Amino acid sequence: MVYKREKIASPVIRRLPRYYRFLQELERRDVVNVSSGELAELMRTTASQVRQDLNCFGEFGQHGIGYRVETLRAEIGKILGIGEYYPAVIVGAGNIGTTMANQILCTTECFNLVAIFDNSESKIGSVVTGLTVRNSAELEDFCTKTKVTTGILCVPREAAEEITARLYNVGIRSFWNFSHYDIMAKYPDTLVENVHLNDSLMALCFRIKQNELASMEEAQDNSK
Amino acid sequence: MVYKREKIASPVIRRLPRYYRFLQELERRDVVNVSSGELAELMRTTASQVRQDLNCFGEFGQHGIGYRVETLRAEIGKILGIGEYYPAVIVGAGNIGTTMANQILCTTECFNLVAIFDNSESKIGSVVTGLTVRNSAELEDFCTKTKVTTGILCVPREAAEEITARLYNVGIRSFWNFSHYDIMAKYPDTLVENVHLNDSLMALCFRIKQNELASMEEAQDNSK
DNA sequence: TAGATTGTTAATCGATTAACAATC
DNA sequence: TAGATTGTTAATCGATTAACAATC
Repeated sequence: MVYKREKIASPVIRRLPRYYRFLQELERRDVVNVSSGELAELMRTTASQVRQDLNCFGEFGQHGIGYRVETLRAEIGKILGIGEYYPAVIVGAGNIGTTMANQILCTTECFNLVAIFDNSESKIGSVVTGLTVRNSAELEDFCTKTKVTTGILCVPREAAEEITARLYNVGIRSFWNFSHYDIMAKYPDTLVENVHLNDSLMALCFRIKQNELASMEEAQDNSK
Repeated sequence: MVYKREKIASPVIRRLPRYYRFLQELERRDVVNVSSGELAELMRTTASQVRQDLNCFGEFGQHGIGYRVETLRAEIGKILGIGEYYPAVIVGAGNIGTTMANQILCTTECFNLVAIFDNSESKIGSVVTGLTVRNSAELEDFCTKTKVTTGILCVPREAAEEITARLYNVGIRSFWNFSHYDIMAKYPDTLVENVHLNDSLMALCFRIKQNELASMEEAQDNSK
């Protein structure tokens, strides 16, 4: 089956993995059919949005019945590229690099981790999730010999600029980026997924603070 | 100074940490003033958006001149709650838990990590970023004795439900959640910041796949 | 057939961008 | 004052929600 392929809005893309997760869950519980309304309840959105989202890619439902869980899960899996196992390398074998190596190994069917690099003597040669950490100096060599699609940046910001340039130069055009280096600014023809853990913490902090301020105001209003 | 405090739209909240980062950078480079246009270029957005965002909280600029970097950074810092060091506990001393312990210790001025818990004998008693891993059984005891605002969930989904309930019961109302358990569904009066690493990877995978399909189509069109 | 639920168009809502008077 | 840039209102754009004919 060939899917419709207009440009997909970014909010839709972000919801796709969640649909997939909930459908997996339903499949595990042997649920056969699911309506847009039921899916919407799980996703905490509207039936309208569910139908709109799915219809970006095709017509998967049955009028009067809903969606077949098994089929829909499989279709969304295909759309997401699950099972493609794109070859990826991690650069930076510190805390984050090691954790993400594990993450990819254990919970992802999207990428295949083919190598981990580091430039520190103490890391090179050690084994992380079954892979021996390689010397960063071999980066270009390895990536040209092995076809690598994706670079996973687990290095500090200072190192990220150089590493990105080197990965770009051997043809890598997609990045999972944990550093604060802004890849897209310099390389607009790349696909970048940023994970800014610290920004996430700050956003939480902000909301806690706002909440405090709100309850203080309330207390003040009550005492008047 | 008391800030305006209407409800802040979520896209604005997500941009605040980025403003803060760029202003830090400018301050480090001894830049004194910055215009909304210059900030917009760094953020890769419009001058309009920058001014709209900042005016959610007050008037920080000087007509004809722009914004004083030092002042604006400090103000946004205050708005974000940087320096508040809200006391937080991590539950789950595995890969992710350990990494986040480090993250909070090294790069965040929002939270103060006061304890790490795990239920596995092999973890309890070991030292992570200077903290001895405690037995999860002590969770309630510790959190009632020490005032804890935030729970950081680094446990698998199966455990997340129970741990959330226990943290909620001792009064914790904000969560940094790495599990796939949907906290807000059951506890709508909480503040939750979800980090779904796997969803992020899937979104990247989707875009790689879309890109492939697009270039295949293009190749086909050209051969006609 | 009647009931249910889809696919899709239209209406609404919210966020971004543009415009411009105010002002340093 | 003239030039620059703000704060803020208005216009536009895009995403979400509602509505409903099509259909199993």
